[in-house]
Amino acid sequence: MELNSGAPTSFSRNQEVFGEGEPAEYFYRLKSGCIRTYSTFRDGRRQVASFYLPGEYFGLEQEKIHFFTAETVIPSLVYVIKRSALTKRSAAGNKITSRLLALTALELRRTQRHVLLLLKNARERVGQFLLELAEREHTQSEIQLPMTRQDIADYLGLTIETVSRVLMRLKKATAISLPSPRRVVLRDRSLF
Amino acid sequence: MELNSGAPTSFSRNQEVFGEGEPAEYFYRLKSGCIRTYSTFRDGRRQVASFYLPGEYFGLEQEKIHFFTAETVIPSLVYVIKRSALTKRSAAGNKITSRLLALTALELRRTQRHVLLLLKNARERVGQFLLELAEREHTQSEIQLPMTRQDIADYLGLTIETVSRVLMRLKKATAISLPSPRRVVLRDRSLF
DNA sequence: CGACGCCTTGATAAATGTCAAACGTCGTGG
DNA sequence: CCACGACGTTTGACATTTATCAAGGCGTCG
Repeated sequence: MELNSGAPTSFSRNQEVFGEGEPAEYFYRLKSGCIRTYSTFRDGRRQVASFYLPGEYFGLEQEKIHFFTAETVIPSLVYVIKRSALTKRSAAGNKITSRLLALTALELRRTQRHVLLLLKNARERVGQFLLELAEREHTQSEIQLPMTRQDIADYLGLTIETVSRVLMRLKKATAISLPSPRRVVLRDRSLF
Repeated sequence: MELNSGAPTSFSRNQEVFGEGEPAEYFYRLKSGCIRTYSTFRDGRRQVASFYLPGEYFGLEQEKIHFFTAETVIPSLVYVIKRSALTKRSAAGNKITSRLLALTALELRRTQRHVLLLLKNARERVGQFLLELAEREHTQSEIQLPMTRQDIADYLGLTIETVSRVLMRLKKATAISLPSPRRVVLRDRSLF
């Protein structure tokens, strides 16, 4: 069961879909493109909480306001779903609540994996990031990276230089090849 | 609405409540004591995912098996709630699903805050940990630490030595005082 | 009172961050 | 189709933070 209906909304690159602290009146489902959610600290550092790929839901809040900001990484099409349309007490209400519970539990599991990732060293973080992306893009070995090194760094809790160095080291070790900075071919996963 | 009913089960210190990979047939609610959930890496490192205090729910899984291990930190009383008793399709089913959704969303929000915490430096991690614990223990200024330095370190992604050093530095800066290693008095939160 | 577990402290090492500069890539316009 | 420019990425030298290893102290509970 998918919750979206109607026409998707179009967003250009780096455009805000919703902002931290704004009222959370909608849920969202990505049709195409890529989304990042993040939070910014007082000192300007940014933590990317998640990336979302086509087919995935984001902005699922039970609270009244958004905890993160959501932006497009590249031009994207987004289904916008009114929360109030889903909370009706009806025969369908139970089913929809169950669906929301399943989606929230999925988000929780992903966030738990993210916590585990942040404990590891730089090589493991980058390696697991690539593996996860490959799985979610449904590709065997070649990954398209929609996001910049800065986005990846802010997701993994590293600096852009460290991310770059790890990728270059993985390349030298023939674990991956980099036809271009935004394309990664996984060659030997045992070296991650 | 609370989901537990009947008598709580008693657990001694460092006793396992459920194990990673085991079938998730129950939900749990802590009556007294303290629980930690964690996962262990191949190399033996341990990541503590969460601590739970009296009144809080844990082990809420939608999947069939547990993702983490749960253990008591100190002797504890735990309400054990059969999942299958909650999933009945009934008039109450809708309410219970809504309650589970709210609890799962709360767990997600805590995990998201944990991710943000892991990006900060050692002082900020320890400081925020103390503040959060004070809030959850419903105390103004004096915190009881049920857990060891090792538990705290494994939760914050630090070593036991670093946690100890940060606490000593906070003490020297009069941000806190330590009547004993397991009791912390918050004296000046602006110094965190 | 003694012993064990837990915590603190110190010296040194390793990983990652910071700062700076050069290099590539890709899109744009001539 | 080629040249240019901007943005993004890579690379290097050095600084900082935290981990590691080792030893000593102190609390708590028999």
